[in-house]
Amino acid sequence: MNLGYACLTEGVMNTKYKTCRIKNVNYEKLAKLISHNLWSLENMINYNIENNIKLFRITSDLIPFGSNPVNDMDWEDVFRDRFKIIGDNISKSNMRVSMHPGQYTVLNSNTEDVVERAIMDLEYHTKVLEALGVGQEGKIVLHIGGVYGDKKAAMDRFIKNYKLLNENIKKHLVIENDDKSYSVKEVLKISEITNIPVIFDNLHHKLNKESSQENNSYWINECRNTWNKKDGTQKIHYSQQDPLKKAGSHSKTIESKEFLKFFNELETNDIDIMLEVKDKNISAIKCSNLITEDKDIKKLELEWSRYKYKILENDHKSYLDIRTLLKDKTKYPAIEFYGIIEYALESEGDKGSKTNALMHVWGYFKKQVTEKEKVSFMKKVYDFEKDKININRMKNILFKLAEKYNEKYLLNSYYFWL
DNA sequence: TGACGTCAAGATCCG
DNA sequence: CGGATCTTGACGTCA
Repeated sequence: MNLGYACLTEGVMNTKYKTCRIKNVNYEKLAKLISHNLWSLENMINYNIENNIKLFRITSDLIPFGSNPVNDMDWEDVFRDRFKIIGDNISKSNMRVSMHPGQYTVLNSNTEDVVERAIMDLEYHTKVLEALGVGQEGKIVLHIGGVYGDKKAAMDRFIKNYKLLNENIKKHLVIENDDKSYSVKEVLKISEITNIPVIFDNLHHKLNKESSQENNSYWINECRNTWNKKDGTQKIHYSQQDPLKKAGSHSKTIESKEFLKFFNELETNDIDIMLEVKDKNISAIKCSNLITEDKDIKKLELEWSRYKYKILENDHKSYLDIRTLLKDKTKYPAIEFYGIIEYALESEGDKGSKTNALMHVWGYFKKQVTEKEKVSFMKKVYDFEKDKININRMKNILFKLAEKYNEKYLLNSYYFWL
């Protein structure tokens, strides 16, 4: 069983993706952007390896306009060596990677042109996986598409168009239930005819379950039967509703209790879980630590090193509670630990505790900074206390210092990102 | 024709 | 000038 996250990272150095406007596309620009993006991907993969994350979705934005004719570069040739280095790291570490074309890739469209572009888009995603040397267990996750006032015909059109696809695409393709049009029951019906493996998405199911009374486990088991050995371990998507946003919006972070309830109701551990959540890798590490068999408190201490200044900023009592909690090195109080973290992240610290955290972080530099930096920072603290500049500006200043003086401990801190 | 969702580019405004 | 805060863009469907 593996847990993973999608596309982007929070708080990991040198992992930003770049793109450009379609009107600005030219060969040289694309070469620069792709080179940069491959560097970011390489850094993400290395981060995953260091943090024992074995499931990962690669962004469709890796190659700007990857399936648009304006990009006529043979990028898989030009960057063959770069792909190979990344792909080798993926294979060596036993990482499973996937891709997921968005809602605008519609294979069952009633417009021929749109179908053609959808096929080009699937070809693009397949090329990326092939360039990395990813096998059949590396999946491309696709939704069924539109309804066009006649669902039966639309489903038939999906099946018909699927059959037109090349074998190398079909090898990677899997289908997923969505929150509006196609329920897991309907996706399974398509799978019955096409033998495409089905991804169960819990939040989509919650919002679009027809009148199904069966629980998640029932549908996960149904989907399980669509996965053949060569497709790898059954994969599902897990996300939680953001309580403040509209139905279907992914939550900021995965809430521990709700996740554990879902996890404990699973009838098998032989399953890969892709988390869809705003805080990305941060929740992936959290959830891994919540369910790991290897209950070593060092894992929580490492997490504490990343969270501590953010918790100090938000709620001093939580900060003290966690220090107490982690004193007994024979225990592994992950549930309590993340419970306090989640509580504290919901709190908003007052000016005093924000300043307190700022000064704690500043403590890393005060012996090595120049006199000029010192005077400048103290003036900024004064401005902050007088409400002349905001907290994010202060954090930016500290982050730049962390980069300049290469303070690894701070560079890994969630303080700058949460 | 605008809303939907997502992210970064690009534009604009401010001190 | 740097930094913060909008607005736009790229995609297709649906009301």
